[in-house]
Amino acid sequence: MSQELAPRLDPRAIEPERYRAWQDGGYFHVPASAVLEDGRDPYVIVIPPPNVTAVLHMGHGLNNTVQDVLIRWRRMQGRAAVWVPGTDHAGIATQNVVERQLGAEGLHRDDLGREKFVDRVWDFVNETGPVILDQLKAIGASCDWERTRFTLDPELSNAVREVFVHLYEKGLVYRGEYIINWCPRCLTALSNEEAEGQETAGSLWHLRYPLAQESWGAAETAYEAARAAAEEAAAGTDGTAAGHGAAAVGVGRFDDGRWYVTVSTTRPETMLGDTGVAVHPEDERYRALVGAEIELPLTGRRIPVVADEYVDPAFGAGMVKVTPAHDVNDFEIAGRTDLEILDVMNPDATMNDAVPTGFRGADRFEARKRVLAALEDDELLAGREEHTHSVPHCYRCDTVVEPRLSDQWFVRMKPLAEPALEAARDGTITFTPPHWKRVYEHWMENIRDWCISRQLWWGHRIPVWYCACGETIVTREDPDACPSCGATDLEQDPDVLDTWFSSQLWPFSVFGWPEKTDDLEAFYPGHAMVTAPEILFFWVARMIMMGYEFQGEAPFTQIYLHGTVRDAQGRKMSKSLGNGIDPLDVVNRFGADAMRYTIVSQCAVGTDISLDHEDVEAAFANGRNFANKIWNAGRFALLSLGDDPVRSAEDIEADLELEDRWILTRTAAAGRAATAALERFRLHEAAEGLYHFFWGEVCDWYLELVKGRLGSEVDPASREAARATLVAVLDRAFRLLHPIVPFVTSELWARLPWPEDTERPSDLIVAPWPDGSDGFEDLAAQETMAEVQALVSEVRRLRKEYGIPEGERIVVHVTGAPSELIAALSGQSVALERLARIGGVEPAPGEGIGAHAVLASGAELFVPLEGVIDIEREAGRLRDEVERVDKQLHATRGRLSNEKFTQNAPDEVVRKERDKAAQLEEQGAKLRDKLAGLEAGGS
RNA sequence: GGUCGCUUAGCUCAGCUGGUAGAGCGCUACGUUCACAUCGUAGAUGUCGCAGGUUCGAGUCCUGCAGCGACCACCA
Repeated sequence: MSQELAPRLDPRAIEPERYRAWQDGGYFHVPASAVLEDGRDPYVIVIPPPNVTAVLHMGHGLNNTVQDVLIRWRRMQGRAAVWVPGTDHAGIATQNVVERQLGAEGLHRDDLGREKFVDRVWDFVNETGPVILDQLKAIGASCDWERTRFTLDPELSNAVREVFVHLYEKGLVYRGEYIINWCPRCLTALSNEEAEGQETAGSLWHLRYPLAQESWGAAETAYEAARAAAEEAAAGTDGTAAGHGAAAVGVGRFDDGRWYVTVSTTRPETMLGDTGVAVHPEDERYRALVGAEIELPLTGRRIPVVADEYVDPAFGAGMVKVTPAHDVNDFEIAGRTDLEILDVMNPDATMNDAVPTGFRGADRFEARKRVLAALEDDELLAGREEHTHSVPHCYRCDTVVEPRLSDQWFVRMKPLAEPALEAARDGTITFTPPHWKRVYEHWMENIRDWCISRQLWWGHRIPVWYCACGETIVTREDPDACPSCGATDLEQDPDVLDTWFSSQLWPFSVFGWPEKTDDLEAFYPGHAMVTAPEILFFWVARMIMMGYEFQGEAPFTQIYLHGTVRDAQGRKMSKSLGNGIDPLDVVNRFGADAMRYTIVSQCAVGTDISLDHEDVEAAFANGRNFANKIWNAGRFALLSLGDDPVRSAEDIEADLELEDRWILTRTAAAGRAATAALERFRLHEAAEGLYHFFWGEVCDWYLELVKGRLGSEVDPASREAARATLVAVLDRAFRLLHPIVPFVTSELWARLPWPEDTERPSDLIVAPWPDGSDGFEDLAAQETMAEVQALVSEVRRLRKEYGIPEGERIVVHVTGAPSELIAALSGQSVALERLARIGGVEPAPGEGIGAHAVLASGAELFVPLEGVIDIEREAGRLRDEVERVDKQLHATRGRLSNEKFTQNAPDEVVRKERDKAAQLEEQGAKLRDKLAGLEAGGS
């Protein structure tokens, strides 16, 4: 069978077949009975459900590889490991995609109407929805596919309904008028999290608002007070006042004697909706102005000056125009000071009938131009300055969000946040990396109510009905008639819920809640939550709150936040930048194992993954090479082992030789290290540790040492010990590597010969995890082996250094070595010959011309060179070398002793020259030593 | 504005509780010893951002500075 193995790993030839075998073998699925009846310890991860419309990208590759490593590892530990897959209906995102499709056909969603539009989205989703899940299979994701869920499945929609009604009945869901983030393109409200601030270079305009004539007296008083304050500040008696602001004079007088105040804004068009101007109540400058009347330009409306603590006296002139319908803070000021609320913009952000005729119908940016032009004509524009500030944009379509007064549904978050906050504080929930805990706490402590209604058609319809009689009906079952007046023509709220309202229920809705299911009992709560920090607030925090509210405990206890996938320039991979890498392309070219290893080996806690999209081959070379190395080591071992059964390593312990005892010891250590690393989510540490164990110890040393013992001409005891050890080591190594590189390890493991009296697990995927805790340990063998390795390395180095021909076998004299080492060396003649062409080891001092080296233990090596190399030639070469170095040294010293050089040349150059001199000196000394060694015994 | 993080070999980055600097890729030389050239052997390369401090000892702890980045926030 071993002949079938190709000399090069061809992932395409093994991976799909392997995956099918696992799936057909039912290894991914765990029934609830495994926990409830067989008493197995569950381990549960729910996938961060990708959007149904999504196509697999590297971010998914990272996220799901990490989850799969954890799940496979826990499964091997014997846990009832369940990884629940599924997709998210992704309200805005999906609706946008379908609307774009319609747009291409020249249609708008209104042309279809709600029902037909939703049908159309369903068609689209049913067609393309499962694509990303199939793609996950290609990277080896061992999800429990029988449990695949979609957030719009009937059961999950049922959970949404239950939660909404429950929270409503508890008073935690309410309807209210508030300033929300409105996307004029998507025509829907957004949550605060969905409105992303982007630093934008804009302008800050200073506007003059004329005061009504009866307020001119107050204006003059305020003017005097402000002037006085400004002078005092300018005097700067305490040195701080001048810079402290509050020095500006926000009151002034036109040439014709009328008075005005100065306000500033980044959105001048909103002035049409101003209903007041606010000053700080303790601002001495403007105290007289409170209660004054302003004649709002362009509108002819009169608006009052009010006092509110929100105003920062140090910013600008210390006066704020108040637009309650279009700014959160202004809305709140209005609430406190009883200002009128005047909505001047329509949903699509065009000016409405509340504004003067010249501005109606204009979109907000056009309105801005017109307002500015009009103000300028009236000499009301006091100035403009560059102003960079954060402007909220729609996270889906990147349109500038408009704050807008609106009637929406909200969730009162504070009460829900309390247990979720406590869980982080008391350590019930842990964060990796730990600093996210504080970020989480800070957000939870300052949590604000959550706007959950969306003016979309795709999503969970809000379960609220309105009756003409004024009754609002919120029920679990669709109502037939109004409970208060009996009317049957009820109207359901047209809005749907924020996508995250359903995904926050994911950890228990996937198990059938609100039904009391066995799955729920067996698999809730889960364990690890693996995701990106970006959705900590969107999703993770809310899942925790919902977990406490509806299940009484957190949905998971470990939050692992991995980094972001970036390109070689450190930019986030994204479709728009075109710097992405297609995971499936990587799988096709190099294999899933290569991709997984490359990702995991970079997956250090708290760091991003960087992959060069311009040189994909180089980016994944490490993983590809390693997978191939595993393949070839296995291929060689299988070829050498033959098909005969082996004995178990324990069974044959008395016959084990030094390298056997050493590699078994190292294998147990590798198991312990990998286990410790995985327990702490240190995936990169686990990967690199196993890489060096396998490549650097198993391949580079053990296989080389043991080669000579596998042939038929070898003493059977030694051969069987070697075979047993090799099988034991590879068995454990494949197990340890399996979570990271599942395909190549399984393929090889399945072909390993096996001890006849030992039961063989049905598949590597469920082979018990060798954590090394009860492993073989022989520290003396480890120590002796380290010396053997050091000796071989020294001899190899000396061979290179003296140019000893490849074919020349050399004799090595060892003195001052521990007796174990001498004994070991004498038993290693075949291996030493192979490893360093050592023809023999003499436990005696050497004589004559030769090369010396000292090992860590203090043992001294002597390699005779007489008759091995041409001494005279080597000496001649050395003399030339010495001469060359001396010449350079002389020149360097010359420069350094030249004062003109040392004084005039840049310090750095002089320093480099000094370093060079020191280096040359050292080099010369070494060469002379070596030369002396050669000349000592000879000529 | 607040909070947090980063600055280590040519590149991308590890380095957890302080003890003589690491990996991968790249680079140099040699190598067709029958698992692997997606390989082997040997090798070069770092005042660990700057300046102080604590310590017997600091890349690792503390302070300040500089540069970069992230997140949060209502400064009009």
